[in-house]
Amino acid sequence: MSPVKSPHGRTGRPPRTSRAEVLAAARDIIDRDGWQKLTIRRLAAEIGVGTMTVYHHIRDREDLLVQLVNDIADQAPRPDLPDEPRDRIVVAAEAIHDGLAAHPWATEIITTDGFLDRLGESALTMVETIVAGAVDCGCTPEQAVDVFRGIWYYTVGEIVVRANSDQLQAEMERTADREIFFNNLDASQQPHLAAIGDQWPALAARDTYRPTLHALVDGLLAQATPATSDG
Amino acid sequence: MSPVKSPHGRTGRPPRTSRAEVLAAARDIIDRDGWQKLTIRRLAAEIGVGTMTVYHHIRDREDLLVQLVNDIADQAPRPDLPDEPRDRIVVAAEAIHDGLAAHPWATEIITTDGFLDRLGESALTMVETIVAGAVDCGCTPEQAVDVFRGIWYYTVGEIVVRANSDQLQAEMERTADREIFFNNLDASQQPHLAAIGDQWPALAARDTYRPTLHALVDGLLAQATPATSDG
DNA sequence: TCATGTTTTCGTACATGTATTAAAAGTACC
DNA sequence: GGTACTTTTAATACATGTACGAAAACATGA
Repeated sequence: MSPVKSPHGRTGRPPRTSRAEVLAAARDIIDRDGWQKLTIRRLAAEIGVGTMTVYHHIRDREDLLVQLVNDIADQAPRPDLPDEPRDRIVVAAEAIHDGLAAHPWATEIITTDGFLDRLGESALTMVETIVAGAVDCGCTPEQAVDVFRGIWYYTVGEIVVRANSDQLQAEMERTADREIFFNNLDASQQPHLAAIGDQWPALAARDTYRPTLHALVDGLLAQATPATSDG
Repeated sequence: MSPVKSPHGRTGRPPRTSRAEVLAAARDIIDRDGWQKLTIRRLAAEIGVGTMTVYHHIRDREDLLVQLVNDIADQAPRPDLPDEPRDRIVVAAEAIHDGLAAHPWATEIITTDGFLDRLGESALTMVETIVAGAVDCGCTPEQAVDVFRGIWYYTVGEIVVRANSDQLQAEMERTADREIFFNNLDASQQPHLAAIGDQWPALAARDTYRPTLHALVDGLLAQATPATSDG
């Protein structure tokens, strides 16, 4: 016998704060002081509620970040898709990459969570685009999933590594901790690395996501459709 | 005027514990109860010293994990390298991958740190092998670095994503939280994903590191050396 | 022996994420 | 208005990483 059925609206105590307000405040803090400064206590203080109140709107800190990412994904512009299926794959992958890379704190989510399970609409559309493009290139559904997974792994790795490299580099510039890189390597053991030497940081700082993505996609498609040449 | 020069041995208070002992105890805890249970306090208690004593041997928790990884890398078997430079690249990449993938807690290091800066001897040898292989395939040093970076990003991403997927899957099996995957997708919006549907987890669970690595390497080498055919 | 310098150890304190739990603040029905 | 129920709020407690700084333990030179 449910004594209260909330026949018209809702019952119980009305909320003082909303999920949207929590997300907005979180984004404010991140925009203002960086995502390292986003703590639950500070977030609650910003809104003017008790710390644990925030936990009524989010499962935990990581859930908050997931919701923020999905928010951003939903607001990100959908790219224009070219005609060639291969190019559609590339464009969709770049869209995912750029959307994530623009927000360094996204790293924490990608790495802490399954993430794919919690993707929102917009992000799912990009996944669909990649899988569809692979199928249009002659892949079986299984192969198409593999194509996506390869792209996903590469993209995640690029963002994770580069996010941390950037952070490390910023710290080094602050603490004058430079010149430790590859200084202890032995020219007889690692001749090529020794030859590159000091140039490594400069080379590694270049953004090579796109060309490598092209290489990966071409390699995957060539592998999946070894003898397909219609026309 | 250095009044104490430690002419024969060492000076100062003799250590009760050593770095090696700390690392060994840490590995014990990880092997026994999993890496999630490795806390500094517990580690110190295990050895029988105060918590902060541990910090005299490690810079911070993450530094401890880096040292553990390098330990493992140093003990990992060096793979036999084939004659073909392309195959040497693949074998070296697989060695790095397998070495890291065998220890899920390695994820935390890869993602939290610059990591490449702190590689030990053995790991550096694998980097050298990849760069050398790329050069032997006709790449310029710059291109060789790009080849390595592409492989590194892909490898890191694969390990990061899979480590967390495994963890998630284990939790789902425990909490019977199944069947949430891709259930909320719209067949008209994402036809291919909808067609795959329930099969996605099974497809995503397959280990496809190697074939995708081959595709990536082939794609990268083809891109770097478009018209190289000596002989 | 004693002062001095050096290295190691560890007690204390603080910020943080989060579980527990009970109080507060509403709504609906009588 | 009063009572029962639902939802929100927040105080409290605990585990963790780690900064700070003082104390301990030793070697050497006077």
